[in-house]
Amino acid sequence: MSSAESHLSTAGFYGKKNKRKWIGLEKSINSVVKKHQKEKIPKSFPYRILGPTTSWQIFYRQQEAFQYTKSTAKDLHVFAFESESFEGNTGQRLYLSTSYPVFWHYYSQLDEDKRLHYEVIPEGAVCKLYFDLEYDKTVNQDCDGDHMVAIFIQFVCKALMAIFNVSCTRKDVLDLQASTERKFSRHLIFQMKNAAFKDNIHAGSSKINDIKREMPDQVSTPDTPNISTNQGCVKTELPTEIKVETDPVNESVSEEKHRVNTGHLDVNESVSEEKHRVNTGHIDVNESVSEEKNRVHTSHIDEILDSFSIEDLKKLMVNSKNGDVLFCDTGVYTKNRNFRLFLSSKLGKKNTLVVASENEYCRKVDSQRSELENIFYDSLVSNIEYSSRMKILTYDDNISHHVNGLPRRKQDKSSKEAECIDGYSKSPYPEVDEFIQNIITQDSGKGVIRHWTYFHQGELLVYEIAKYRYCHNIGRHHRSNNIMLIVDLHAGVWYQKCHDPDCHTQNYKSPEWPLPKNVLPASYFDDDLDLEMEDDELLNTTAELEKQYMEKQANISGVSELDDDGDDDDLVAAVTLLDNSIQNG
DNA sequence: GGTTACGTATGTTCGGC
DNA sequence: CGAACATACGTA
Repeated sequence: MSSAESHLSTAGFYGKKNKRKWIGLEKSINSVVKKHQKEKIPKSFPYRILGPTTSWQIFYRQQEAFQYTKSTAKDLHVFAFESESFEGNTGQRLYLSTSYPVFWHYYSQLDEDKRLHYEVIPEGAVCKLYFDLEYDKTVNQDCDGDHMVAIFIQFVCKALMAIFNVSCTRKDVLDLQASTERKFSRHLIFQMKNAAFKDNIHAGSSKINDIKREMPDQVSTPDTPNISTNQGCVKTELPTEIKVETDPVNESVSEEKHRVNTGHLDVNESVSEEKHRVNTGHIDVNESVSEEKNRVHTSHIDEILDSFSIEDLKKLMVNSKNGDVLFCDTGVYTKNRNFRLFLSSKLGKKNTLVVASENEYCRKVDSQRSELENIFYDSLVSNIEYSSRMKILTYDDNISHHVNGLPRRKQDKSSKEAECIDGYSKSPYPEVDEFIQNIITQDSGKGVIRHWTYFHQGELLVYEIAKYRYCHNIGRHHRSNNIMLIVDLHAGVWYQKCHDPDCHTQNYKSPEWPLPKNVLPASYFDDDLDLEMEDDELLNTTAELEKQYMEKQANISGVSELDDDGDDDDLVAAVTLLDNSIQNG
């Protein structure tokens, strides 16, 4: 700018009349520049082809954030934060979609008082077991919080073992604290290596909580008005049973490795059970024969209770405005729950959530990352690392969970949507669409893609095909049953299955054929790709996804048109958004 | 231009008795 | 008249 000025003065260019105006403008610009120079400018996240998505999108509505997150089909997650500069200091929440590493990159550079962030635990997403333990110190001066936490963890660990056969000790529990003078506050995040809960509703309203609901009954005075509220109300009616969904492939993992072709697609008989359950809208464990062996009756819970002294259990009760309650907050298991992040505080407060001094959890060190970053990843309730032996824990009590009179089925449907996206025209991978389209139009075929479903978790694309029914099982076209083509983006292969009853009963899956490299997204090219899953683990997960797909199908077929209409709108919006983002590069 | 989800309280409809 | 569903509002 100075060199330009030396050639031509501002007055010369604009005329003398405007000189004053120009100088004023220059001054105000300079002051703005100075102001911004004062503020920290964060280092930007280095983009790498194989690295995480660098995308960082802020939304005013949670729904939009999820729409974007799902439609991009990448490693994105939704966070919420309280915006200071919005509508005064009301703590208006905004929603952010980005990947974990990118989030941490910027979040960790923020000043402490700017960290007002929450993890949004997505409805229907597999998650860790987590607890919010809190009480008002001023009315519970006799309580020894640390001791209570110790008892509580012991109790939960015993329950996990008794009910789910999951081994867990205090060393597996990330223990965070945000206590103040007034309030005792802890977050526990269980780092179970081979188990996770189906979703946060199961994690909370179910198992451990039900046991906890038992406790007040036994240890507190008869007048406990607080429990007469929601689903926990019928305390004498214990859940009839608790089930553990063990991955069907699990038991024969070593075998599976050696026969990829057949093993990959196995969908065992429990699928049809599942189907039925979903269709009828009852999550009725009694119908599920295949899980009989996993049944655990409530007598086990009693055993656990018996192994604890009433004295210890009593210590977990605290005074509150609702009377005597357990110091474990049962209100944190709602859908899309915002759960305060590690190192964040609430707007207007200064109690950041940090590792408690009593914490005994210690992750194996990942030297690539800082210690804090490692803790951050572990603290994320929905950050599940899949492993081959992963058990998905579920629990159904016999008390229906209907919200606003919505039927159970509706809830289930939306929870399925959280794990995948689907649509009718273009999938997130147009090149793959085109490839599939070519297959079903070769030899003057007239096939069309009737529908697609994408499973984020396993990078699996399922295409429903119409007007082209060639089945490799029978070596000709089916007369009346349609086929589906499945693309495994992770493995870079495709194969065929179909809806014919015969093929279906034998779980027929065609051989796999490699996808041409040019139809895969760029990030799949490199062999050095940072695989999160070993081959057998992927196998496992893919089978699980196919199972989910069958469930979803069953679900859709049993759902009224009205339900579908509403979802179509969402899908159209999602696809449109996606198309736009593709066009914009 | 802009939150979300849920409990409580209150209002409305409907069917049985 | 009560059960089931609908609407409004306050709270976190």
